[in-house]
Amino acid sequence: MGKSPSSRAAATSAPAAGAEPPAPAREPVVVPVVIDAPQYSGLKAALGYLSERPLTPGTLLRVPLGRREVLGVAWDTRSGEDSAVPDGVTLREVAAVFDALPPLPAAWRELVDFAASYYQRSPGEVALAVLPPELRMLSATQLERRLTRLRAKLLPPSGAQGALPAPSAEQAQVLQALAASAGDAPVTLLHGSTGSGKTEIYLREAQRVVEAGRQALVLVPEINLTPQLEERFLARFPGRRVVSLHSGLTPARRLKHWLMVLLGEADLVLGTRLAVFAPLPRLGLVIVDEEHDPSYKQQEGARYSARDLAVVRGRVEGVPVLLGSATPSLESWHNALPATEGGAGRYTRLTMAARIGGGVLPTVRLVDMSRLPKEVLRDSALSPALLGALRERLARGEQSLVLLNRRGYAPVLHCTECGWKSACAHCSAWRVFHKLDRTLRCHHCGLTERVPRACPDCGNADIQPTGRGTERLEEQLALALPGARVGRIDADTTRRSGALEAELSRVHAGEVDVLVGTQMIAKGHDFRRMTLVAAVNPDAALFSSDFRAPERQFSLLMQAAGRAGRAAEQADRAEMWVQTWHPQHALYAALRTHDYAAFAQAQLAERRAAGLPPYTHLALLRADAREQSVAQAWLRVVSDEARELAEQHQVALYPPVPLSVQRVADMERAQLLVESASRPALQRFLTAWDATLRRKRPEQKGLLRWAVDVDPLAI
DNA sequence: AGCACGCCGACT
DNA sequence: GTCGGCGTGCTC
Repeated sequence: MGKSPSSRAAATSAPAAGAEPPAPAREPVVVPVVIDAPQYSGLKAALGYLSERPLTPGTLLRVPLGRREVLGVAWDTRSGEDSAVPDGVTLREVAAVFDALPPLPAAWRELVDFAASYYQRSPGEVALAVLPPELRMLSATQLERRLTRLRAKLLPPSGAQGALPAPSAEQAQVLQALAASAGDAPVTLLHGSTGSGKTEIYLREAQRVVEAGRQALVLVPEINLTPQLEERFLARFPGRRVVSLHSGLTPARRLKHWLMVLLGEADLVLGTRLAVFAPLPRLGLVIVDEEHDPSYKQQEGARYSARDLAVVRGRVEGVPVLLGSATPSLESWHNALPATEGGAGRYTRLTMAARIGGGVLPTVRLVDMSRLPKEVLRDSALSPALLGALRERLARGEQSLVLLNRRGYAPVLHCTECGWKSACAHCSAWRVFHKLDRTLRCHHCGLTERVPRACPDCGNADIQPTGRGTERLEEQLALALPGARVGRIDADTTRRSGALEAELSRVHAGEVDVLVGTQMIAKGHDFRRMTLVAAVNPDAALFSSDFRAPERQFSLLMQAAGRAGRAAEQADRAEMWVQTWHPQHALYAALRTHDYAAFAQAQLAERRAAGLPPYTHLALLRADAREQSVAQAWLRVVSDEARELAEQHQVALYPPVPLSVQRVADMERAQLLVESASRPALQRFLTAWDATLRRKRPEQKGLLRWAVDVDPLAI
């Protein structure tokens, strides 16, 4: 801290003039406070406030900021840091202290500090983003009332322990290995194929930790998946408190759950990515289920990866971290490969290959679409062979699942006369034709209009759909399979709350013969009577410019394959059908043998050759503006300015380019890739560059915003 | 981000 | 004559 602020402060915070006996001289202390100030506001470090008494770091409080009063957290004072108050700033007093609440733990603050520094944001922005929003709305007394009510209503958990299923031989081995290494707080990658019983491992590990008086944190990629898992944990831990934490909770509920976590009343915390910041005071284990899932990467604000932060958190708190997946991310796989196999050897790898109950994975059948006569493909997305296989299932009373990762009826409409296409007025994208409500909808900005009767450009009445989405597939299946009950699950049919559950229960009750859907049905659901899964058009990922597309597609197809033949008596009939124009592609070869390791090896070789993660480390500088040229010009200026700095740090800066969807909601988007062979070097560079970025006013007006994305999912 | 202050068009 | 558009600037 620079000069003593107390003398300056005394002048402004003195009691009203005329108060007779001057109050006994108390020396107020300066408390560093972090608040929700976005990075480009210029307020990156903690702000100083005056307090009558010292405040423990981690204490929640309210402070005045300009004309308003905001929620803040008392932060740690670190020596040598640039925390001096600028000249001419008069310190103000802390407005209220949330004394009733325990301070946020030191490990939590350390995690927030790490995340802020790694992802190039202010600690305040990260801290406030991961606190329950409801906290901002409450005064100290209101919060106190909530706490009192919460404590009064806390019932002792009750219930009897159900019978423990006996672990399989493989599970027993994994459990033994985990128990043996637990003391070293290792990171373990549990590579278990679908149906191999990873959840049982999670339950057992959590049990070990909870019985030792500690808490377990379990992360899942999607809100949809929490209820199922929560049920399993509740059933297994009848005497313990299981608490969920995700953005789908009502504000009051989310606050309540978070408070239970902070008070140490929750034994098990289940949640989505934001739960990686759950302030557990007695953390003993972190589990990340489906660790490869892209949902773990936050795409707004502080763009953190909850999976990566889970690993950091394990290190900070000295507790084991368990990453589970049937198709691990290549990053985790590389980290878990021993150095002798070209990996980083950082994680322990444990494998479970067998399906519980003796089921086998379905036979994979590739349909070579290039061999089909053109006229077959003209009116249907489905090959005769696949239709035949679907009819067989129908005849036997078994169910089928048909995957198409594109909702709506057709991705675009076009005029047969003048070539008009259904472009969005605000985005560089086509509007999708939704036949059910006769609309054209932009899936980027939401613009929705009635389908025009005739071509808006030339008046021609013949406007045709091009390509197919799930709606059209559903229609074609109903035509091709008379008498079949065809159902559909995608983001459109499940918009209403409860709609997903309703449709799923129809499937489970056997009221649906053929289920059409997007990727959302490939995950987690246990369909007992499903003996066929088909991917109608999975080739796009093979040639995508997104370097992670093959990895995502392989994972999706493996997960989808896992939906078939879950009941052992049908397992031998279970098939995964893939329609493809490239049946010889390595991705499908690996899929055929259910060989993730082979797929990963091939992908890693490609990544190494192309200089992509995990062999290099990436960051993006993104800029949005009204004009593409403005966004790019700003990127070029800050890039030119950093040339020397980049050279110094052995970092490569690439030229600015527009995003693949260049314009969204009238916002032109551009980005610039930063690449380095060394993660620390990239970090040092970004930190040094940050000051320039925040100082640099755009030369032309109209730059709307910018952001750094460290370890971006796509480039 | 909020929330001010600060100058130019259509209305109670 | 005011209400209000969002451009620029600041917040310990």
